[in-house]
Amino acid sequence: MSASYVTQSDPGRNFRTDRPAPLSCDPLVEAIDVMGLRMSFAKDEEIYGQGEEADLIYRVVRGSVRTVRFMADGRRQIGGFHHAGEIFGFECGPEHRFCAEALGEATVMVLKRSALRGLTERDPGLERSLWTLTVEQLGHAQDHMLLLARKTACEKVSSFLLEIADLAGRDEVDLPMGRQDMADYLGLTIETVSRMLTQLQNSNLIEIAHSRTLKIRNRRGLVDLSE
Amino acid sequence: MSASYVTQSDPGRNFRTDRPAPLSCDPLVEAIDVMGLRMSFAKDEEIYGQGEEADLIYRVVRGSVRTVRFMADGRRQIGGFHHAGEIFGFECGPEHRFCAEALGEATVMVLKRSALRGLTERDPGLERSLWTLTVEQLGHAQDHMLLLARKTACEKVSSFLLEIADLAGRDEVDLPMGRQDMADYLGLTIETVSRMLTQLQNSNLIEIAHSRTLKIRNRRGLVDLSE
DNA sequence: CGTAGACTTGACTTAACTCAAAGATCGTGG
DNA sequence: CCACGATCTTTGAGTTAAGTCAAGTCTACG
Repeated sequence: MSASYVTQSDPGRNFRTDRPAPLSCDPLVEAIDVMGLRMSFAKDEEIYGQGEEADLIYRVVRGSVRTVRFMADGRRQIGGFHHAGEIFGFECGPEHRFCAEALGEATVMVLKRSALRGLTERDPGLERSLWTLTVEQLGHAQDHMLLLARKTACEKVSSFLLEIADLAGRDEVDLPMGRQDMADYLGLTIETVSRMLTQLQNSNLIEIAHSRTLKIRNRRGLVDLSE
Repeated sequence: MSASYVTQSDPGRNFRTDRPAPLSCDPLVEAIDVMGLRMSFAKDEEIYGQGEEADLIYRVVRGSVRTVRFMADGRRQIGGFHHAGEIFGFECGPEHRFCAEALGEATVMVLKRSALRGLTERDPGLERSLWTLTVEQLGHAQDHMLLLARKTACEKVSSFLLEIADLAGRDEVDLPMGRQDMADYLGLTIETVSRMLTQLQNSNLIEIAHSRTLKIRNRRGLVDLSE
């Protein structure tokens, strides 16, 4: 892991994000980018651990991040993925309930929450930003509960591909995660994920170039399958 | 559905809650109780609908409430239950993603969000309360995702019984919901829920008096089963 | 190249679902 | 207060979607 301080005058700052920041006018994003510490992580490296004190807040600059949770016997669950531009790590109370890991090479900005607390008094919009983010996360969690509880394997995989494609903004997608991560996100096994993908390909709904690169050929059909 | 205004001077106000309000010192609870409209609902009556504008905020005074969501083909998912004292209905953005229904006879206090917005400027603790609530809901949603994605039917039912008992604060529980609601909350069918309950009873972990009344006989054992 | 890890495919198993019917329980009106 | 029907719950028998286990195949990288 490598780190370097970034100041407001850093001339390259605005060019390091892979895609336009969705909330770039947001005071929270501003605060993290200006006051934060820049850190890079290797593939699968831990950004923070389950049970650790949650006194930092993060923003993905490059690459993607997963939040993971384990049960005592090793069963694994992925809470979500965070892509370039997104803020994460503010989920809950005093300590993290998930750990966060880099999906591939990833760079994030890190800011102490205590630093935010000072700003909060001057800028009440900052608190509102944090709340809005939490509400968005909650909305996503609610959608995901429906998926986990009531969708079939085929519907889960279809929904997932659409989610990824919508985020990327196009129908040709480079998956930043492997089959195991997809499976643990969708509550399935790698084998089932793999089978559903080939099934979708055989139905001419998608085309898999390499295992990590695929194209949606029939979005309408995928949407129908995802319910 | 019946409604009546409650003013701060309503002498009976503090005696209508079934259990001590967990957040009674909270400014948000204060605001809802003082400024809110009191409404009563019959069993299964809708409190708000899926897709409706979300401009109200609610607090359960008596009884329990479920939030429900349907897929196009009728598959049903329960997002959560809210019991006496709890605040709900603030989940998301402009419109409700779930509908809320009374589990049995239920009374709730209802307050316009616009009324809160005015107070917010005078009392910044109010915004913080809303955020804290959202964070708590998110935490619950994350636990529930793990349950839905990775737990077995037996673990799901055990976890559920413990959740209910912890809320009630004792090991003798009156379930406010039927088997269908439990099933739709846990991502199972009624038959499976019923089978797991009899299985837990046969293992002497619980005792089912009537289908809605049960006692935890071996909490330790239940905890082990819930992972 | 050759090896390690990731992905796919096939054969078989199983946990949970479906369908069906029998018991409980509840509410209602005679 | 009891009888009746409606609804909810339990139980049984059979089915199935997804899981497990075990080869293979592909890919990337040293």
